[in-house]
Amino acid sequence: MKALWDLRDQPEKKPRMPLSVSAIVDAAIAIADGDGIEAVSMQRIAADLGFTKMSLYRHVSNKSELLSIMIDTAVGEPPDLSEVPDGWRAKLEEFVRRLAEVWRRHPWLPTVTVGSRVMGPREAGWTESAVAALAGTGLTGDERMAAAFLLFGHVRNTQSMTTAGTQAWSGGSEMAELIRGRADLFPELSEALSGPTPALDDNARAFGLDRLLDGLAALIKERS
Amino acid sequence: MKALWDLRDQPEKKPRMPLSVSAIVDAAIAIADGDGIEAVSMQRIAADLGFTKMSLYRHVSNKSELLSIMIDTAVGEPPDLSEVPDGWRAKLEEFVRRLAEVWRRHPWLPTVTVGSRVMGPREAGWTESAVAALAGTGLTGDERMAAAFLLFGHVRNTQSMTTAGTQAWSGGSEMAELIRGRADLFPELSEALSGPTPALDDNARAFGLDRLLDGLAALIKERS
DNA sequence: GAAGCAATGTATCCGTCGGACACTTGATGT
DNA sequence: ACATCAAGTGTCCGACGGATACATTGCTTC
Repeated sequence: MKALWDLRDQPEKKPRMPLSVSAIVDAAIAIADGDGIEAVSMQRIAADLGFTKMSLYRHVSNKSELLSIMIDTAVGEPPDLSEVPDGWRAKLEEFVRRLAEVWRRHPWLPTVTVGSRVMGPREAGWTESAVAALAGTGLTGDERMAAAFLLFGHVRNTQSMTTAGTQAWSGGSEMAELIRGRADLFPELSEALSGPTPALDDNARAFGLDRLLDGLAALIKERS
Repeated sequence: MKALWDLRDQPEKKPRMPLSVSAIVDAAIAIADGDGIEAVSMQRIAADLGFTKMSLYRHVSNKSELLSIMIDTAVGEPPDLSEVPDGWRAKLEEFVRRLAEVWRRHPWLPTVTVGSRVMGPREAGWTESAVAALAGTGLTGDERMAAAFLLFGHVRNTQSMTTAGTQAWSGGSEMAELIRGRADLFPELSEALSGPTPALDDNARAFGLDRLLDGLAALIKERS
């Protein structure tokens, strides 16, 4: 029957690449970047690649392993801050800039890199970069680690603000209206919202980072 | 047939309470507290209450609405910080203590209160409390809001550390071993980990808060 | 070149999830 | 006594992650 019309080789010969871990991971990252991490399912990845769902399991053992590889692939190479001049503060500002840039490209990263996990080597490399930027400041190892986590956390928080939008608060948003409508319950909040500045996101990001680095600077000065 | 053996009334007469929104929400919160937010399913809630899954939809329109109510119920009443003496810093420290306590009782709260949502009135009340604590400091409304978000973020970050464990880093953990095993790649990190202090969690929490409040203090002092 | 075999991909099944919809049941007002 | 109607039930659906058994392919070894 198939031979009858000689349709055998032509439609069968889709010259598809053999499946590979990196192809799977790249496809998964593309889906997460475009449609959010919750859109990443084994079926969706397989469909995008032109394979069946279970073929993926020949290359990754389960979805959480795939997610780990996705993370360590998406974070990319850690930044080299040794070339940034002007001391720890400039280095850390550059670190935050780079981290925010990567997380902006992959908005699912900050929400997925919480909790108890075994980090991949690249992710650990980012921590190494931040801790290294604080070498020679007189801070202890613990303090440098804590400062690094503080920076990660700050970027994570401000990122989820811009990505998913705690701009819910800014300007004429629904939240702002609700608050102003109940000014009796939220006197300070509605007064704060009535100010002239509408864009909360970038302000909050810069404000938080400045406060944080100021606090670090105070401690470092105290130590020297 | 049922009448045949007269089994009708006895097993039927479970004197169960009628279903209500608050009963559903309480059951859902109990499940989330005990088995994690991912264990909360409509079927599980219904089973715990002795009803069928679909009966829940008579009281809540869908799961995400239920989640919203769960959040605003679990956060509880916002703290009244007006009785805390000694100015903004003590107030904010108390605020963080209270928030951390609530989030410790409901470990799923910090992970679920991210992203774009319409807050409930109690959740907004917490923000009001923090903003109110900064009244009279000379900060603008925007700055007070940003500071409040900074505090929320800090608690969220440190909470997910203790709950899910970025104690992955501390002491003889798997991460610490991996890092020390590749000291060539992570020189600063492995040096920082070789210090005498094992317990990173509480240290990091207090360290971060102190830095943050120091940074705020510097700005407030500059304004006055 | 033919036979055998291991690797790779496929088809099918399972249990669980959120949710739609039509049904029964018991209380109530007239 | 009867119609109404809200509350709860049973059944179905598609999508999900994952297990298992089967088909296919290409490479090695006589």
